[in-house]
Amino acid sequence: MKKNVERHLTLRERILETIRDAIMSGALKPGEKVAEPELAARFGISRTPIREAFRQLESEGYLTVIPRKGALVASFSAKDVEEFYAIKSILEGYAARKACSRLSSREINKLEGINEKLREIAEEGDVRHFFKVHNNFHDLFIRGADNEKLHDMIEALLKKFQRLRLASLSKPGRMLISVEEHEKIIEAFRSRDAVLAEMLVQKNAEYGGKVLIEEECTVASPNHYPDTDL
Amino acid sequence: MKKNVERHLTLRERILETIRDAIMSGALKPGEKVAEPELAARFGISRTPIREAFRQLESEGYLTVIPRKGALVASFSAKDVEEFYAIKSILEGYAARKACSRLSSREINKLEGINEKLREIAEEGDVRHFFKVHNNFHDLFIRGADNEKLHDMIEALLKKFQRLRLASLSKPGRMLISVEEHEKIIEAFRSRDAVLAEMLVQKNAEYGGKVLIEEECTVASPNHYPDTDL
DNA sequence: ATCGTGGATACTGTATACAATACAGCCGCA
DNA sequence: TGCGGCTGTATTGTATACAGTATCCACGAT
Repeated sequence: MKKNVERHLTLRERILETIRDAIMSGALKPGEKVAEPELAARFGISRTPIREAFRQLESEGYLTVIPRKGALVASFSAKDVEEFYAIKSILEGYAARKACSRLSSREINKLEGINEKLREIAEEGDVRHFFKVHNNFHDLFIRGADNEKLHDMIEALLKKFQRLRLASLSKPGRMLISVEEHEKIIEAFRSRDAVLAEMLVQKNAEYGGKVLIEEECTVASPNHYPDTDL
Repeated sequence: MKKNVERHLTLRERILETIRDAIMSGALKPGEKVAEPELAARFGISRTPIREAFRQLESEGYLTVIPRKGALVASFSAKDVEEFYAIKSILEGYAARKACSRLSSREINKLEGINEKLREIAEEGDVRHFFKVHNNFHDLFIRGADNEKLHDMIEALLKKFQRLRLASLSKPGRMLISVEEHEKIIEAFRSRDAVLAEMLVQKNAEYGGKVLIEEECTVASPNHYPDTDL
């Protein structure tokens, strides 16, 4: 049945995912040129679906297209990183504030459960797994703000900077710190302290950014993680 | 020489603007179907550039594309409006807070000048002109936050909901109220009171939304469709 | 040797042709 | 009369062909 759904996926949609994943995973490196004929040949399809995917990737900020020259994988500067974390901080902070009064205690318990799991994973040291579950944690309370547009915006933003966030979490000790911070956030949710929750989430985001900006050079270099679908 | 630059605009880019304008101006109404062959015939070009523009418009949220069925002009629900103004409020508020310490007194004077002009236009009652200059006002202090990504996000958001904001400003008395609020915001900038500036800008945005939502629920739904076409 | 010019090449931009699918309308049947 | 299936048409999805332009390299002039 799932196959049926896949049958209805257009080539463009599949290629879009493929290229986006390649960019996020680092298989396509920032600044690198992406040529249509090459991709077309590689995937055994025509240029048409690829071109259409390019347009979408351009809008999403993954590609920089120069007319009559071609497409380059977008690369971030230190300022981009700074700006990204600033925005993430405000948006997630707001989501936390709103969610504070809306989350059911069952949902808060679920957050607690996720964080328990995160602690285990952190001790094992599996960054990629941690990252995945970590995203579930944030997703849960962001949905709690009951603002779909906000959720989509944050999701798109995070996706685009996925590699950066992974790098941030990879810093030694970062995972456990994250777990501790989550603990405090959950506590704030439980006591329905919206202002505190907002503040904690903001600090959490800012800290993630600060860690990265200090080691700006590592950020710029292509990552060395194997390709998997996160 | 300017001609040269224009010659380098691709068909896709021009069509993109054209369709986007048509949607924003209401020439293409929310929910309406947009057929590729029709547009191709109307503009005397092939479907290719149109399809590519569609992909971009889809990413930007102007179109809803259903595979193998076609493209519909996106329409907003009451919840969309609510969510939009909530996000606008946080982002602009943050921008104001940041801008507060960065704006030069010359820039603050410029804001004052723009607001003077707005007062004149408000008294004349030219809503569209007011809207244009009004945008300059906001643009100026948002740039003052020195966060380009934030600026781009706000700009994209505002553009998408342009018609709504125009409707909001068209409410009787709204323009003058806006001028008064700007006055207070300028005052906050002058005294470098970041918290106040943030609060005022947030209230300003929220008020703009409230005006619309009230109208929408009471007046503007003779057709009780969930989606309004404002 | 360096710079400029010219052409070859490869890529992007656009048009058109073809394939697959959705939809409407019609016909036949109960 | 109402329902179901079929067929024709229109529209979307994909491939291919063609045109225009940028890039690279070789060659010749200064």
